[in-house]
Amino acid sequence: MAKQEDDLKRVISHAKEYGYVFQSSEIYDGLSAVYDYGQNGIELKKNIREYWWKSMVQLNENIVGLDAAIFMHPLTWKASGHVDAFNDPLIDNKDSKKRYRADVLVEDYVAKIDAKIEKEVAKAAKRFGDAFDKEQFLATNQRVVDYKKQGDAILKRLGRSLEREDLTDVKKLIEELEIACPMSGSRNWTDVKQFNLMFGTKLGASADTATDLYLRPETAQGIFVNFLNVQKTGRMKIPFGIAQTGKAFRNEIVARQFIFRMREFEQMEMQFFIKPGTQKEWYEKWKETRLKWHLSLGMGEDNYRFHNHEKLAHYADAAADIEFRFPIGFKELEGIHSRTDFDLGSHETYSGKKLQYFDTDTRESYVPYVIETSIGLDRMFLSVFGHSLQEEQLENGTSRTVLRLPAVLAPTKAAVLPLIKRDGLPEVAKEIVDQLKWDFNVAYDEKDAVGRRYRRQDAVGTPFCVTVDHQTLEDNTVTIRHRDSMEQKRVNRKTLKEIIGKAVDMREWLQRI
RNA sequence: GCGAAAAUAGCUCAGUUGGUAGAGCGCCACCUUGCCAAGGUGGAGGUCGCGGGUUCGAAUCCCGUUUUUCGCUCCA
Repeated sequence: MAKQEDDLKRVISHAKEYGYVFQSSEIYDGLSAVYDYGQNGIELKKNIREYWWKSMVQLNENIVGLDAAIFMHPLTWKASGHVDAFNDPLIDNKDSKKRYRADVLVEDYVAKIDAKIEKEVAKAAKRFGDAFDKEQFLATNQRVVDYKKQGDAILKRLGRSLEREDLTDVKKLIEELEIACPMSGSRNWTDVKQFNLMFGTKLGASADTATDLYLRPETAQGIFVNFLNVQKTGRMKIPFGIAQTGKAFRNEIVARQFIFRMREFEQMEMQFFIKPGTQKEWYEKWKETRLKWHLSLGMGEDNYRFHNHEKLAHYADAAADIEFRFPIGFKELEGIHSRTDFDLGSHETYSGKKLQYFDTDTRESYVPYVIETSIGLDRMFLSVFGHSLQEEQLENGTSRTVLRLPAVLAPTKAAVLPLIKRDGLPEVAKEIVDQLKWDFNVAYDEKDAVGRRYRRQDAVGTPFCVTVDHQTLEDNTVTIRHRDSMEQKRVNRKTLKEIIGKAVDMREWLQRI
């Protein structure tokens, strides 16, 4: 555990020191769980996004892109279930310091009453043997009928109070039922507080005419509400997908662990529309496809695993996460969900518009089913960055810090270094920079001993160092040094574009698996 | 949100019982060297997270607050 803490700390400070991630508004003491990407971070993040976009949109003729607005009509979140599901009434026990969902506490209490009923039923069944009629027993046994009444009354009152957002009554209910903390047995409760996980804001400049809005808590709904627009204008035939990257916002109760869980984060997701009944096969297909995408980066098969959800969200009939071994342990990186027709169906209900697809083969209209793949870009960033940061022991007894980013994702592809900063070497090096910069992000550095410059580039993750020496002046050759092996080869400077290009080309990487 | 720990230079940290802030690395300039970091000289950079209090005097003691990490909780 202590090691994990240290690992994450090392990642955080390296990310800061080398211009990858800064805390937001740091000069004002920062803002909790909000981070900014620095000059190198933006490049890495952009490269990850492009790597994803290329594999999803550009390489699949039946998947197209979309960029929906962050603001959406308020009914969207009613239809998606977020207004209900993202509102949790929470209560703390003052003695045990445990936090519970108030409605769950009450529901558990009712479950205990149900258990009592079951016990009575079992007892009676034993007593009456074959002659036992369960239905009749439930309807006539006074004790059981009372239990049932009691349970129903409690749930009804809970439902009504939640509906009216009468949290005082929820607390009163808990007190009246003498519900104790399952951990400590204490009945010393705080008031019930409502936590809304969505950020609210206003549309309209004047306060009295403004509309209440939410910042989107997920990007998916932007795709669902545009389903017909894209399908019609793009003449899309099922199965087809719509992909999108963009910011989403959640007012997490606990947002921590660096950029793993932020209040403002970026999702990369794709909704794949299919014929009802085929969801099982497409779900498996996308699980496999997405895992392959991750593996193509070469960060080790052992560092990934699937986690199948036992408890499913309200919209899903199957769900799995791709988990990655982060510095803080195995954690969710991407989710693949079979969302059924929940979203489109719900939007049909709330909007009153038909969101259906006419199948020309069967001459039938239906609401398509959906398979979703949804990956957190910031988490992906953390997985790549954290995994790449390594401390390496060298043969000569020293160590070096090296950021082994997959070359295809590295912010800077090559650094061009004059061996010394005179004898015309800097001029030649700058010439090479001017040639390469049209194709790649390249850096130039002439300060300090060349060995130290190599190490600096190792630490920011630059895969290649090109060194201009005296021999370059004679025969136009330079040395090219590989970050991971530290090996150098002498090559003609004209071949640099080809060598670097091959190493960082998305085609090469995406075709690996 | 509750509990615990932490916060001193860009980074890693020291700072004795309260007496006006230090090191190493990094950064900048110049010199030196010239293929795997740490030669020399000079320099910039900190109101010790912030705000109160105690005191003649607070980085140091007390209270509050912010941020971070961990545990609980939650996670579409």
